[in-house]
Amino acid sequence: MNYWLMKCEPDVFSIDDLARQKVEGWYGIRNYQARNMMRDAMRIGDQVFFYHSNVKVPGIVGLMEVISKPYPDPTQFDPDHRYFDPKATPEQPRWVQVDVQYIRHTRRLISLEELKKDDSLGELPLLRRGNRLSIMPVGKSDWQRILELEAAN
DNA sequence: GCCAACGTTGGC
DNA sequence: GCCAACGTTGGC
Repeated sequence: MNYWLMKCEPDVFSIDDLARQKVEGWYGIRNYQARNMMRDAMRIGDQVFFYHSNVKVPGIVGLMEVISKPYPDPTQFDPDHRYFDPKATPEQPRWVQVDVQYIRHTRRLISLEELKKDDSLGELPLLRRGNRLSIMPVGKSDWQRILELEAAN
């Protein structure tokens, strides 16, 4: 099983929205690196941290699980959608998405600042300089460490 | 709202 | 295929 962190701006879609819906197709990924990870490495059952970005206190707010294989992101075919990609066709789709299911909120916000302060998380891609990917892998030991942080306060 | 750090685009 | 210009992300 793999572990991931996926970012979303809560103004667009928040952990509360996911809790209400239970399941959401994670559409709108338009970065090749993020797509390739989703397409090539994500598996049903993988565990994911839900991360709120572009807010006053960014950080991890919940847990979710991948419940589908990657499949074509329908918004790439919709000319009226902001994620429309004129170069994508149903025959040759360019972008994929997966479905994720709500597991739970974290007990509290685990802020980016707190993650940065933890010495053992130095290799976490989220904390590497200039990493703006919206989907990032999380090592198993980092995953466990972050859950310890959650419980510690 | 600023701006660093990217990724993408397109002219050549 | 290079690279300057441009757009975007996202923390601050």
